[in-house]
Amino acid sequence: MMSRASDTAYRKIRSFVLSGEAHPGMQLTEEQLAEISGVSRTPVRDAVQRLENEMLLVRSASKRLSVADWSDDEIDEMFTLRGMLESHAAQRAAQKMNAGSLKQLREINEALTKAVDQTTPDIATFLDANRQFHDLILECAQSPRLSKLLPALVEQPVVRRTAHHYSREDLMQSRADHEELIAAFTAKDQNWASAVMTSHIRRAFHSFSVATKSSAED
Amino acid sequence: MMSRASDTAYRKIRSFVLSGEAHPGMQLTEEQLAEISGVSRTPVRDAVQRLENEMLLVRSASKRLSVADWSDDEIDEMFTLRGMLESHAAQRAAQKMNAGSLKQLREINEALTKAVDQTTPDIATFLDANRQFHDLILECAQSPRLSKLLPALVEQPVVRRTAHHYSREDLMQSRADHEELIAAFTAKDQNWASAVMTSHIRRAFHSFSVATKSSAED
DNA sequence: CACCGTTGTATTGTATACAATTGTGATCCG
DNA sequence: CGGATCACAATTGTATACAATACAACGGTG
Repeated sequence: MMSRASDTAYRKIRSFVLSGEAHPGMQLTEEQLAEISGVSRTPVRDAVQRLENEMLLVRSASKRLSVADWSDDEIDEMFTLRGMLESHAAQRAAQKMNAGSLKQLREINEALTKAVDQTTPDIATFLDANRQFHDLILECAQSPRLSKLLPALVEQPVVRRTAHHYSREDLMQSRADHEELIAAFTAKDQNWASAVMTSHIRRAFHSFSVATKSSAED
Repeated sequence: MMSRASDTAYRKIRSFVLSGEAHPGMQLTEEQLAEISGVSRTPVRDAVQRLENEMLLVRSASKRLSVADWSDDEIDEMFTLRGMLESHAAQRAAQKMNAGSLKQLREINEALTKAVDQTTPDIATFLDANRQFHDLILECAQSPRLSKLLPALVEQPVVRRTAHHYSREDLMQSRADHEELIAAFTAKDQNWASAVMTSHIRRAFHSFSVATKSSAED
């Protein structure tokens, strides 16, 4: 269990950044964040260091804090790295997967399907189920190191902003990818699992690209 | 530049761990580390969080600190991940490499050659030049995210302990790998660079495996 | 004698005060 | 008017005191 204050600070600051309330490049002070979080600067500094690792916050040469502002190249790179690591996780998971986890994966993807399979898709539920699905795979990969590395590749900031741009087709395709992943896991086929994951992540990137491009045209 | 106290704490604790003075699994307290570092607990906690990211230190469920103790599987996994990420770095570097950096790489590998090319190889100099070589490639890859990720895959703890086991052949092969990397960079051949890096890292792993295995037999 | 709570102690977590550093703006001189 | 310099304001860094939590030893009770 995380320490109370430093954890709430982490969550509050994180949602402050991800909600878009804080725009990229915006300067911050530790004291500001302490007020927002309702705790003192000590746990805030703890939380800030974590967020620096996720590169949601950056420190200038003179230690000033600001909200990260990613270039197109950096976003591409993030998806690439995430693709590499998640594929590797899928590969390991395929090897170590057991019946219980497999069952859980199916249940999660059923929930995800329900969220998508309505007249107006429930994006929040979709995103949550999607995260659960990937987290469970990561857990099955049984690699503490991967588990440490992957959270530093947060796609949330871009995903959250663009999720409502996703077409129903994109969401259905995600669902289908997950189904195929489950099939690969069932067959314990590492290469299959890895390949599906690679295209799954890469597709997400292109959906994102199209979404931002079109929103830029607004 | 990092803050003075928290940085010295980081370096002192790190070397305390890497020197082997602190054996794997050993329990630590923040106060102990504060004494060792000669600073108060506040900057120590800063340093500890960094070292946790590098997984040199771990916290139990109840926040107790201890020196990490890696299983064989985890070490294998670390080399695998490092291989993936460094290959990717090499690929990007091949694309973005310029004449100045190439010249530097050649110079570094000359220094490395000198260190190896004597009756009794100078391991310390070799390791230092080797690190410089890889760091420069990482810099040329121009990916802040990779630069953030790779330090979390420290091979130092195992390398330092086993470096003196490395045979002259291993060292010469490393030198040759670097030469081939330079050739790939000169040709701006991304696939070549990436492939050479993959085998370079993987070879290092097997040299390490053999070295530890034989030292276990002592 | 085993088991479970209770109390005391060790350790980590948080707040606050202060030190060091950095940014800023006014003033003085050229 | 332009630029350097100094003073002060804002911000980050560190130490210390205290609060909360986890651990261990002890003693009671079934």
